[in-house]
Amino acid sequence: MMEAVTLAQVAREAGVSPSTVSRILNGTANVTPEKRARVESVITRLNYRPNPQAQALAGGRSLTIGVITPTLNSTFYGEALAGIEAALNDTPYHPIVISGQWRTEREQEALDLLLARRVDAVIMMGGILDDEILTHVSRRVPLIAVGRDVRGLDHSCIVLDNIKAMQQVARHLLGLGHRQFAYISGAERQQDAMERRHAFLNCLGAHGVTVAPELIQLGQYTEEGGLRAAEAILDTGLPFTALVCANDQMALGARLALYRRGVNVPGDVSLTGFDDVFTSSLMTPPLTTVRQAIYDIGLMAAREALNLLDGQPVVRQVFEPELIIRESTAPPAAPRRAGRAKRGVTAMSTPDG
Amino acid sequence: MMEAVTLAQVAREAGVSPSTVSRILNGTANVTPEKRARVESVITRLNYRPNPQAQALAGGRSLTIGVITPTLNSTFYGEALAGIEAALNDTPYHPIVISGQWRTEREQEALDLLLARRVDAVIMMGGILDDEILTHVSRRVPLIAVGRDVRGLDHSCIVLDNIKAMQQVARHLLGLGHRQFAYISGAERQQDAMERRHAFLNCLGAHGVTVAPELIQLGQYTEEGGLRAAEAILDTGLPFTALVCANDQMALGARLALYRRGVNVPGDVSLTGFDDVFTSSLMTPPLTTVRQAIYDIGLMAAREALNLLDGQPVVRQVFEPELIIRESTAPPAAPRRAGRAKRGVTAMSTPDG
DNA sequence: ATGAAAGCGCTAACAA
DNA sequence: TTGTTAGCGCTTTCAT
Repeated sequence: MMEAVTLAQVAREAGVSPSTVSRILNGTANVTPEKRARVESVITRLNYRPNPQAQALAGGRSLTIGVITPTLNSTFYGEALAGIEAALNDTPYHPIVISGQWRTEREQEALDLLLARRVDAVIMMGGILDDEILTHVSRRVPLIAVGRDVRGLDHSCIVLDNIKAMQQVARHLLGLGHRQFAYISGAERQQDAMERRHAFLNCLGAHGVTVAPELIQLGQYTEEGGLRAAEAILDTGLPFTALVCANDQMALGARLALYRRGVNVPGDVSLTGFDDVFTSSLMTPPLTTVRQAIYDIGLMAAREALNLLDGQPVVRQVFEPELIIRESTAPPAAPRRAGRAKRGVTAMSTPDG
Repeated sequence: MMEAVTLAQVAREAGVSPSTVSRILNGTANVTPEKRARVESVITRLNYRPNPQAQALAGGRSLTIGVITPTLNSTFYGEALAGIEAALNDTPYHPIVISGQWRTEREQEALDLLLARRVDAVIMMGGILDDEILTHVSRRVPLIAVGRDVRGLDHSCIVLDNIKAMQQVARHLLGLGHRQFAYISGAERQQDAMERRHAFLNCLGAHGVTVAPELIQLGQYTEEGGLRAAEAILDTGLPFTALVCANDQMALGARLALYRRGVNVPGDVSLTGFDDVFTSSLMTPPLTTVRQAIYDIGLMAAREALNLLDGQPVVRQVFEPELIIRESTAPPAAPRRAGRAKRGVTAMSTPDG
C-alpha cells in the first residue's frame, strides 16, 4: 500500500544529512537559508510527513495528550472534547480520548491504557477515581483535572463556581416569588453534585425557606434518573412551585415526567437546569439554566496541559457561572380553588394529554 | 517522571533473550511452558507494558484506527463513536478521532493527519469529501465508509436503507389520515438527505398526494436550521397537518418553532424525525421517528475495519430502519370552523403562551 | 525452541 | 553551521 517517504530520502534528495532535515523540521538549530529552501522544496515535492511513531521513540515524547471523558455520547462532554480538539489543532499534539463511563475500573483501565500509550499529559474530565490515584499519576505525567477538585493538585484543576451558580438559581426563583421547592440532585459520589445541592439549600435557608426531605431526590445526573426522580417527587403529593435540577440532562427527564402528569411548565411549575447544554435552549419551553462555558473549559484544559508540558506554572482556574433565564421559569401560579394545593402542583394533578 | 520498564529489562530479569519475550507477547512462536511462565511472572512483577510507539516502528503497524466524525458534540455521532470504542476495546487497536465539521478542507486535513499518524485503517462517518478522494485513500489504507455510498467502494460501505425508512414514515402518517404535508430536508450536498427526501415525496406521490414546493424547506440537518425551516413553512400560510423532518435534530428545532407559534403537537400538527437520537424519546411530546441503530453501526464499522486489516473480505452492510411511534403523531384534527384552514394550521395561528 | 543481530525512522549528543 | 554516530524499544529474519 505505497511506501511512505522517510527523512533519510529527503536528506539524500536534498544532498544534506538527516540531522539537517531534522533540525529544519523542528527548528532546533540554525540552518543556511539556501539549504533550508532546498530541503523544504524536496519535502513538499515528495510530500514528506515525519513518522510520529519514530519521532516519539527517538524524542521520548509521544506528542499525544490523553483525555478521559465520562462518555463519548453526551452533548456536555462532547463540547469539552471539541474545545480540547480545537486548542490542540495547531500544535504538534493530538488528543487521544477514552471514556470512563463513571465506573472506577473503567477509569483506571483508561488511565493505564493512556500511560501504556505513553501520552505526554492527561486531562481528566469529571470521573470518580480517587484523588490519591490521580495525585499519584500526576507524578508520572502532567495531569489536568476538569470539573473536580483533586486534593493536593489544586493548581492543575479547572472548576466551576458551583456555589455561586446555585445561589443565582435560588435567588432568581426566590425573586419570582417561589417558596415551595423540589430539588433533583446528582449522584452522591460526585463532588459537584454535593456542592450544588448544599449551595442551593443553604441559599434557601438563608432566606428562611426549607425544603421537605421527600422533595429532594437523586437523579444520577442522567435523563432517566431525572425522570424517575421527578416522578418520585410528584408521588409525594406535596406541593411545590419550582423544580430545580442539578443538571440539564435531569431537567430534560423531569420535563417529560411533568408532561406525562399534565403539569404545565412554567404555568404550574418552574423548572431549572444546570450546564446550559446546547439542546436546553430548544426544550419546550426553553430551559432556564446556568451556563458553563464548557467548550472554553475544554480549550483551557488543553492549554493548561500544554503549559504543564512546557514546564510553565499553572494555576487553579475557576470559571464564573452565568444564569440564563429562558421560558421555563415564571412567578408561581395564583392560589387555586380550595381542595387543592394553594399553588403549584401535587400528585393529584391530572394529565391533560 | 519515572522510567518505564522495557522489554530488555524483562528479558534480563527472566534470563531469556528479548526475542523470546517478544514471541511470548505476540504469540508468534512456541516457547517452553516454563520459560513462558517465568517471563510472564516477571512481566506482572515489573508491571511491564510494551511501548506502542516502538511496536509501531518495528512492526510497521501503528495499532490505531483513524475515525473521522462530522462533530464531536453530537448525540448521534457520539453514539457511533461509543460503538467504535466498544468494538475496539479488547483488541490491540485504538481509535483516534478527528472531527470534520462538514467542511471539505477540514475533512481533507483530518485525513492527511490520520495518514501522517500512520493509522492502520480509517473509518469515515458521513462527510462531504469527494468519492474519488476516498477511493484514492482506500488504496493506501483500508477504509470503511459509514452512512454514505462511495462509488467503487461499495463493499466497504455501511448504510441505512433510507428509502424503506422514509416509506415507513409516509405510510404511518398516511395511515393516520394525513394528506397535507410539510417537509424539512437536510443539506442538498448530502447524499442521504436527497435519498430521504425523494423517498418521502415518491411514496406520497404513489398515494396520490403531492406537497407544495413552499412547504419543502432546507434545514441543514441542524436544530437551528430546523427551527428556521419550520418558521418559513409556517410563514407560507399554507395548511398542513404533518411536518416531516429528515433528522431528529431538525425536528427538535421545528418543535420550538411550533411552540412559539402556539401550534400544538400532535393536536394541530404531527411531527416526525429521523435517527432516534437518545433525547428524542424525551421531547415534549416524545418524538415519532425512525431508529438507526447507530451504536451498532459503530460497532459494525470497527469490526469491518478489523476484518479489512485481517485481509478478510468485507461486504456492503445495509441496516434496516425501524419506525418508532411515540406521541408526536396522531390523526389530523377534525375540520375547524369556516374561515380557517380546514385542518391543521396556517400561519394565522396565534400563540397561546 | 531460542538467541544474535539488524533494522524500523527519527532525534540528539558530540565532533568537526 | 553541518555531519557522524548512537541509540529510542521493539520485531523479525537468520542461525543454531
